[in-house]
Amino acid sequence: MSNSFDDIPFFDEEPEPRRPSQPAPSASAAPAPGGLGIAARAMAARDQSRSVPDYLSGLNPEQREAVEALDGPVLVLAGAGTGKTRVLTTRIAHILATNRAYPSQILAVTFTNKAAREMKERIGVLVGGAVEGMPWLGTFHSIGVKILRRHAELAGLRSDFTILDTDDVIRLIKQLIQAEGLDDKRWPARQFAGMIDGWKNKGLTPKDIPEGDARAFANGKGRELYAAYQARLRTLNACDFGDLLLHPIAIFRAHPDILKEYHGRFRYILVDEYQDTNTAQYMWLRLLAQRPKDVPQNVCCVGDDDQSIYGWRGAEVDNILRFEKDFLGAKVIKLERNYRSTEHILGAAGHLIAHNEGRLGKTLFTDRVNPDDEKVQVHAAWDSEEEARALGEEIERLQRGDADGKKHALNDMAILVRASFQMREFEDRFVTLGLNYRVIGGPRFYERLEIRDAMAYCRLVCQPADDLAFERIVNTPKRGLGDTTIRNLHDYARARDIPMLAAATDIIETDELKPKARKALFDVIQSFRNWQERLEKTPHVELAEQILEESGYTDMWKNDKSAEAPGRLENLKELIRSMEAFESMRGFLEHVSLVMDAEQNEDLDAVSIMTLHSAKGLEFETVFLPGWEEGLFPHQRSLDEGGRSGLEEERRLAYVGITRAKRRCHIWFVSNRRIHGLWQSTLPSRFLDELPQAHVDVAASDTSYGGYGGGRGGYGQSRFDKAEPFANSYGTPGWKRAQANKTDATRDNWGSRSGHAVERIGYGESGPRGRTIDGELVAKSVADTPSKFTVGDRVFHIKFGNGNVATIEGNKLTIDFDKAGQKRVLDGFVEKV
DNA sequence: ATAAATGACTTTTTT
DNA sequence: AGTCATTTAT
Repeated sequence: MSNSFDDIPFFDEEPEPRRPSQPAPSASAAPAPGGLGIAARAMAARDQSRSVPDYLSGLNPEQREAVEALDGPVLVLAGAGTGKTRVLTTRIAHILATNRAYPSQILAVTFTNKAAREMKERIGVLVGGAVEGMPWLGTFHSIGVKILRRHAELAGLRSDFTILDTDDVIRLIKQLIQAEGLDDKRWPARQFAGMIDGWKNKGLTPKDIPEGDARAFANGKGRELYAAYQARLRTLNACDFGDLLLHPIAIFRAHPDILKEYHGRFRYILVDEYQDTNTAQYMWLRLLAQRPKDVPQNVCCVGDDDQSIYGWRGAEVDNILRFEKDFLGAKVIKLERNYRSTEHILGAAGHLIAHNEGRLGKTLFTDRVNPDDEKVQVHAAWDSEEEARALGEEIERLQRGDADGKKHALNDMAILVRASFQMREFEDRFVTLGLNYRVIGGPRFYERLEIRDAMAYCRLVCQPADDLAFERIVNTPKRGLGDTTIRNLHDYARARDIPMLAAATDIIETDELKPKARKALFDVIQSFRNWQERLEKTPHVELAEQILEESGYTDMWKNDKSAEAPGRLENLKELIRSMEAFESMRGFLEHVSLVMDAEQNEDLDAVSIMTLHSAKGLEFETVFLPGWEEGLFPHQRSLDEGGRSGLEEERRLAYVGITRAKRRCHIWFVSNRRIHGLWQSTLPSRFLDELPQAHVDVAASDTSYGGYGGGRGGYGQSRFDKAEPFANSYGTPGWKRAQANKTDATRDNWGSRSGHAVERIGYGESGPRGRTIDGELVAKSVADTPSKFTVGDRVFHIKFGNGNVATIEGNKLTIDFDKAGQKRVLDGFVEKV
């Protein structure tokens, strides 16, 4: 991906593009700009085979049709695992190979950076090189920025505008609410930020918002507040994420000539995950895609209505449902041949999703039927603790290979949960077991406090008008610039309508501040002047290091004795390291504001734990789906707030979950779960009832204890018709006692049943919360590789902080943590300090 | 300026 | 219930 906005030739001058209808030039045609020679190569390949180019030969007829239907609008309804990405990438390769457009004339939009990255890689593979020449392949937002940078002045901005993230936005709104004299507790900034986001998703500017919405917030000042927010953004020379789409939309509407330029440029438009587009994205896309009557609308949208799971954040499934009306003469192609999963998995998923109404209707199928294929397994557990325990055991069984003689890699397994609080129990269990795991989609790298602070320094150096950055770091590290000083400065700046950094420069000439504050502020300004001067001369990576050193920011963390401090320093180093890949600080800042994710290390063999939402688009050999209970999945709140459509979205989520599995899919439900701290007995999810008998096995009660016996057998027949067998054995009066009994039973049962060393779990008093895990753990095959640690090493763990290595067994360490007590952890999770 | 205390929150998340 | 952030009190 290009690293900064200014290195992209915009309407760079290329030879006059060939009309789509013209015959493709010969293989010796000049390579497209960017020097890839893609077309030439592909053409050569075609000449050799004389029939079908390589890249087309592996496609099934539907896929091939989707690739080759280049003229006019096309909607590809691609079910899970049907080769959607393949179609998109091959289509692009095909456009290039037939010389219908230069790489820079193709607009290809995805939702996430990850998807964009993957697409680039795959096109690269098809075409045999990096896809340097595709500047317009990216997310809605990254393309939005690119457009907006070119025409910023038409939106009242300068082209070096800053992109604010959620945190900045909330702080800004909080200031506005306070400035209005409103109580910021009664009217939380976070909530209003959410409302603005919702309006922007719908493409609404302050004047467009419904009266009811405007009234609902801040004593009816909603609209003014929204307008004030937009005005403030303009003075800050800043944008929020929504603006990256809304500003271009406004510009296109107000300046038909500009829109026309883009029409000329984008000969082919492709959109991934079309079912996830919101109204603003839809309007943006329509402006770009709709052409005068006589010009073909070469737009191709790919999506799956059954995988629309983002309605709650503004996605409009309707966009995909009405594609044919928006683009007359659209060709609709369904991809239903699945290349991922077994027939049982497809059968289960298909039967489930058939309970939804208002689908476009697809049925996935596969030819690859194997009598050994395992059916979808449904397991019952007593409570979430046992669920985690049994699931962990199942994972170890697969890992050892005693299920089917094959040893399974942890990388091929995933646990997909409905809500992130469910993860914790699995994490705890896996730490105890010494099982590698990896949590996907947790807190993001660039959202960490120290990273945001560091970024604020860089932002302010590049963009002195960035008041949010200024306020963030002016007193970080502590410089004796307290609230009073800042308030003073703030008022001074507002009164004169100048940025705070400029105000600071002025104010130190006056005697408005106390001498101490004045001196401190003077030093800050000097530093920033210094850094700004170096901005053009010093390489940006070096400069960033200098900034963090000279500002005292790194020292601040070095002097901090909390458990997180070493990790934070490490993150700062990582930040500096990641800057190396960019040409300039500006380019880097742009990247960060758009790409909030950081790579995970793929080397470690580990089970993935993530939410169902973040699992979309991924696939695993084995998928575990815990927590299929009414109230959790489908989630109560979805039902309460979304009614039937809420339920349907939950069902699609279940569908997404099942279809992630290639070979094995294990679903779990428990009878008791702690919700908001209270134990509640729960009913199995209605989705279990909606699975077809033919493709599902209800596992024998391999996990029942203490009179909790018998296969449930509950699904299939509706459990709503008969008494819940366990409900009354578990009333409120004595639940605590029941809990205690159960814990004992579980321990014994589990220890003896697994045939391993017995785990003794002691509840000691040494740890800060009074709980320590002490004793022998389940025997588990441990590679006898020499550890890089030795007893007594000082180590750091991201969760438990610093500690000393007490014992080593293979890759498992027992560590005495300073704060968290003694824990057993994998060496992959700690670092020497 | 730091520690203690209060109180809000508790579905999903990208950009 | 437990966490986490923000505020209040020292």
